Amino acid sequence: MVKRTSFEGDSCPIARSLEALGDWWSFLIIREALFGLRRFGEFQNKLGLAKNILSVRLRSLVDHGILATAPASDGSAYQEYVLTPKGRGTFPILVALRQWSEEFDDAPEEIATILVDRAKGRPVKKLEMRAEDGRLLSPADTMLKPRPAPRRRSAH
Amino acid sequence: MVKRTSFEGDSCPIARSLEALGDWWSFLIIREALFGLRRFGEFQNKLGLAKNILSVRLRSLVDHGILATAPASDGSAYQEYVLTPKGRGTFPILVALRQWSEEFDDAPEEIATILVDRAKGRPVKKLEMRAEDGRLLSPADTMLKPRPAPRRRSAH
DNA sequence: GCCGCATGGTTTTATGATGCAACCACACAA
DNA sequence: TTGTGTGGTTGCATCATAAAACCATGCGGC
Repeated sequence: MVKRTSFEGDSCPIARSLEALGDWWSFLIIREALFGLRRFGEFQNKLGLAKNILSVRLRSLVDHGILATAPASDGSAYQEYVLTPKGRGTFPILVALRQWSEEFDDAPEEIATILVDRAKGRPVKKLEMRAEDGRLLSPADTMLKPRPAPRRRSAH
Repeated sequence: MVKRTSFEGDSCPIARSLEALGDWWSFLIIREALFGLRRFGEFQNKLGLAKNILSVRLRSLVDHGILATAPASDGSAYQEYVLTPKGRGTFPILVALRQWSEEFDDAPEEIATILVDRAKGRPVKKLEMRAEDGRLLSPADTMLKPRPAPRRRSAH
């Protein structure tokens, strides 16, 4: 099978999320959806991708529970694509990607927008990794542990 | 040109980071690198991807300044691939992806590992978005602002 | 009631990327 | 010098991607 090596059965959560989010376009579609776009044509105009690709990506995102199709809303007989909670949950990922660019991009002057706190107009703080008790953690302060065996509720 | 739509000139920082990080394999290579893998063969064994693909991905990551080639280290005449600071800076992105899976995956019981605080062995806290003054922000509390005009240092 | 146009897709087709397998190059050991 | 392990590159079949053409539906004008 040459098929782009699906990670569906993979036990790594990173691989699993990448499997669901798919590719570049999916990220950008989600980005636009977070900004309020909902219609096929809106996505197409904003992103400038081919309609067939958009069609496939939207379907994939719907299949993965990231978007849902809503019947209408403005009376037209067409569908809208709205984010599910799972879809909205990707926000930190996009913020992390954005902040990484802002910090490390070779040509930061080409970055057009900054994410700010709506109330104050000031940039949001860098995402930080913290322990349960609030201690700031660096990568070296963390490790992977096997997931504890699932405590099955109906096993007596 | 069919060429997989490069986002190189794009002004969106999310597109820019995706351009650099490339694809699934790149993420997974970085994941392994964060765990200490450095040698071609190590990556190949762990990830099980074709050597030519690995070769291309490693080169791309080096080109983007995420990995650097180090001359040796264990005496062998070959290279090692080590993360640059820019590469280590991707850690929050991977954590965000991981946490998204942990929270929303349809089959969370298939996830094999959890990321824990090394000191306490407890799971790390969910990444939070905060304002400069520490207020917790939801997506709706944020907005995009055009980047302020770059104050060019040498313009008189 | 039919023309034209906008929206929302699907089909067609070419090219490019992917991945398996085979091959090459080098170091080192027997 | 032959063998073995590491670190790749090359060849080639196949799949996915994307541009463009095409189809279908709704709607306003007339």
